[in-house]
Amino acid sequence: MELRVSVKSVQQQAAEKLRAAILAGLFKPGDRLVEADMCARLGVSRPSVREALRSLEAEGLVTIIPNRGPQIPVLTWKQAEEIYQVRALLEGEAAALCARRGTPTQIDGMRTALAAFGKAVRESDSAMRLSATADFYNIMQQGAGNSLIEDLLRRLMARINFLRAQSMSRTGRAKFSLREMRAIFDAISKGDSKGARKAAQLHVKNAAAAARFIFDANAAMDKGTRRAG
Amino acid sequence: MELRVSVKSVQQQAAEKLRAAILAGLFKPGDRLVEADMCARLGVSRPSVREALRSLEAEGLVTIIPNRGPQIPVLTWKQAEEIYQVRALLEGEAAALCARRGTPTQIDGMRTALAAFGKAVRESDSAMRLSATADFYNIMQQGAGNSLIEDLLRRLMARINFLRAQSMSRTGRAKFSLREMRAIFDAISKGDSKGARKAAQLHVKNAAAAARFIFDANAAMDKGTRRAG
DNA sequence: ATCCTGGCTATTGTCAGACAATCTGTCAAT
DNA sequence: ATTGACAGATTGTCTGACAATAGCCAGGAT
Repeated sequence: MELRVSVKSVQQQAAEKLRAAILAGLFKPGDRLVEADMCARLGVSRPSVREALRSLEAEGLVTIIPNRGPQIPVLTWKQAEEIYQVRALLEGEAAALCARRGTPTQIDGMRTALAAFGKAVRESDSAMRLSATADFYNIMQQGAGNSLIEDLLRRLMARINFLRAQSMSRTGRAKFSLREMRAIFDAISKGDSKGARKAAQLHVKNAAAAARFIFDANAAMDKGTRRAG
Repeated sequence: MELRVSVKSVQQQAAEKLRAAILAGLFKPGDRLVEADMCARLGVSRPSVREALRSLEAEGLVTIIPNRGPQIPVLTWKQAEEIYQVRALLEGEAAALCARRGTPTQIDGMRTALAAFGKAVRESDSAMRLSATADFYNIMQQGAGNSLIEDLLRRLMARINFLRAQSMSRTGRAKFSLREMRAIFDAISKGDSKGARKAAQLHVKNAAAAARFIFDANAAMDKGTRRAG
């Protein structure tokens, strides 16, 4: 039983809330985060907000422009591509390591998560899809036994979150995704680290392609609204 | 010609100074960074220092323990090993990319840096050795054309800086290092991306082994002094 | 003698308030 | 159309203050 009370500082809580808000899409790329607003919304003082923002800045979740303040970064496609490239590298490594060192319990857990994902796809349950994906990858990364990779991936994912959310909801992508994840799982369960790396990298590559599609669509739309507005 | 004037905020300068101080070894792992001290040394107010420390915390250069304050993290070997593992992955990728996309100018630059490194080794000029190594890798990473990899590597290197500095000064390591870097260069100059990746990964693997040696030596010494003190 | 208890001190966590510096947009003037 | 000046908004930074907490040390109990 977990008895530890979480002794979280205000700054820490503020950072968490902001992070969650950004990931939830409450702020869109380009939006400014006015400090005074954040103080009011979070109910904390400006120093606390500023410290929280510095943390998020170092994570790449917000950009602080001198004398202009913090805002949600607007990624160029080049930046997003670089993130997908590194993500492929890291996830490939994680899959390979997991194939080599994953315990039976972990493999079982991934199997369960994969089944849940399949069910979610069939039933078009997007919330469950998200949680099953998260489970699958969390277990895989744990199986890899390298917490740094886990940490880096989490941060990179956060930065392309807005693209991911949209591409996943693209019709059909989920089904392909299921097939790709199954390929990763099969390789891992067979202890085939090379195959697992390949499968994971392919999965990310396809995700990147889907993201590219979304990115271009967004860019076209922005252009339209800019002309209209 | 660079005409931009750098309009650096106090916070930013404080972070840079602290970062430089840590990398220079002014603070050792385990040392506490008392805020008031930092204020006095940097000549800035506490809020600025705290913001700077938050940035460094997110970079992994300092650990902030609640109600205890910031201190230089003490790495376990497992953590250091994970960093070397990821570093091998990223540097391998950078080398492979550079082999594929590096321009003749960049290859030339690497050749020059390598020559300088060789000269530094022969003359036991450690300052020149450092700058030549930095040049070599900077050009290679630029040639890879993925600034995210560059950024991640810089941060990871910072975290194991204290190990690197010591292992490089280990007798003989520099010579091996030269041979390994030459192998990387040869593969890149031939456009052999696979070979470049392999060579780069081997180089990191050897660096990790040297670091391991230093780590154990330090651990043994710490134990000794603890018993003595 | 060892362990627990309580209090002291150093340090951090947080806030409020203040003011200068800087950016943005608007409007008049050339 | 470009320039210049002005007002409002926002950030950057500091000061001073106080509560909360951790670590240390002395003193008492078993």
